[in-house]
Amino acid sequence: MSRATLLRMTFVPAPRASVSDHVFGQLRDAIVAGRHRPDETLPGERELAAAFAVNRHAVREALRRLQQLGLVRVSQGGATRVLDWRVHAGLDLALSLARSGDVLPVETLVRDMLEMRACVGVDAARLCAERADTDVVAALVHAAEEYGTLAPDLDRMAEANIRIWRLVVLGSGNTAYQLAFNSLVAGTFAVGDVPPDARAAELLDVAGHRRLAAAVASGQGAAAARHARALLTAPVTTPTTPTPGREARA
Amino acid sequence: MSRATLLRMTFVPAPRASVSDHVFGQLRDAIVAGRHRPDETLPGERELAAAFAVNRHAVREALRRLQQLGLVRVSQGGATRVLDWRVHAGLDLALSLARSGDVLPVETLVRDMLEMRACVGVDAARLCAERADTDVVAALVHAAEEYGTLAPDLDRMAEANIRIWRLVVLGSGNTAYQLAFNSLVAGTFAVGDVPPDARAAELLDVAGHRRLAAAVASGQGAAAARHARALLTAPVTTPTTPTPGREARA
DNA sequence: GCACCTAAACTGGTCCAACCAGTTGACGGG
DNA sequence: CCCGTCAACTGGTTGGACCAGTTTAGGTGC
Repeated sequence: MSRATLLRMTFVPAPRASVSDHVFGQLRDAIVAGRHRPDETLPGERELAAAFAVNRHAVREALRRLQQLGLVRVSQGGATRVLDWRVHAGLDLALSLARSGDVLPVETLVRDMLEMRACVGVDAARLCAERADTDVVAALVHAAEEYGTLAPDLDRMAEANIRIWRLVVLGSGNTAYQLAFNSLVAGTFAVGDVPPDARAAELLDVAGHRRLAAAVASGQGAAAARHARALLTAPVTTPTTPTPGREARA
Repeated sequence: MSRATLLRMTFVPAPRASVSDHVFGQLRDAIVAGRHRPDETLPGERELAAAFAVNRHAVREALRRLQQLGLVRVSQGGATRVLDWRVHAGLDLALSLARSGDVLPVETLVRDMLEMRACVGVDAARLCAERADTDVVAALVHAAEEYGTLAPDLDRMAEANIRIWRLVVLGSGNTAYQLAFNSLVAGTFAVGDVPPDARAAELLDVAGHRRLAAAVASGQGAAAARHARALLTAPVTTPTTPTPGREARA
């Protein structure tokens, strides 16, 4: 473990958020928390700039990002309106929410993401077995073998685990799965390494991962799905005890 | 049908994309299409501004959106680097891709999104049956009843269908499912109303939707999942013949 | 009195020009 | 050869001006 990593366990990197990041975060939290109701008109850009004591351009950049996230709808000439994020926001909002902390209860959010990971992972495993490239299959088998060598080191196993599943979703040939997987990985990552104890059983099941890889390699979709389910549903059924909620990362 | 709607079947609304929208779209397509490789440094903001013949602020707004989407990583002082969207982009990119048209093969993208819809929808139905609020259940039952009255009008049925599934994911209590559902709906919407023929069987199966609602209402998770699967997997197994690809919408 | 049309007062969109704040790399002294 | 220094990048921020739509209040005609 590097000296920097060691230190990071004690200290927290200084949050160097840019001005527009700050505005973005404030507005996002205000909207998600419901302090701005859907269909409500947001204050004008000039007014917001004055309120945040920043230049109007910074506000505009923040608003663009909110628009990209599906939290607001801006229209030239008319006012900027707040959208109902439960209807218009995409999965990327989950990442943003996880970063921001306690706007939404973190433990529920983690449970939801793990649930979705299980759901998508199982189907991705099935598809991967059915239509994966030989290169991807080879890489997966190799990754599963290497996975065992990391044996008791949970941190490194977690990383290797992500590599394995990334190969699975890649092999599934489903771009939507791949993108959703990215959202989920980034989300659980941002929330602070998930409950390690709840996932320990899953991570330490080296044989289970090998079985999954073998099933994919032999093209047995149903078996692959079964092994994937065995690995992924454990942390969901086991009630999670979330970590204190570490600070967000870059 | 309104006169405007009638006309829209012949003509296409003039694309009034803002300057930064234009820059955003160009850069996004260039990155997704691979014209800018991952880890490559993007030209400087001033240079891009000159190339697009726009102001630097417009470029900055576009870059912010790209960053939000996970396509680039910008760092003060250093250059803006292109990220591997297959690793760093979230599900929201699917929407953006669908809008932009033929950067990625549209038919594959639609298939992927339908596949994911099936996967998530089935599990959401199960969870909805297990832990849905009584209000949501009532609304779902009502929506399923109303659904039948729209009988042969596929357009209105498609809308009502979205309402039904929105209630299901809402009732599942899983925020991630809800957000992913939004991404998928917006994505398939943007690509131009999906293949109507492939979904016709699903949409016209009024009894199937009623069965789903009934299973949810009686709290039978397994049955709800089964009925959901029956509804959702049909369009996936049936090869899709995508529509010519209508223009993107606002 | 009511419907309509115009115009001023909003809104966001774009541009210019300057300067601040980090990063990078080349250059020169140790 | 290594290392500190500084100049030349990079993105970040600011101010102000003006353009381009939308909204609304007010006036005009019926």
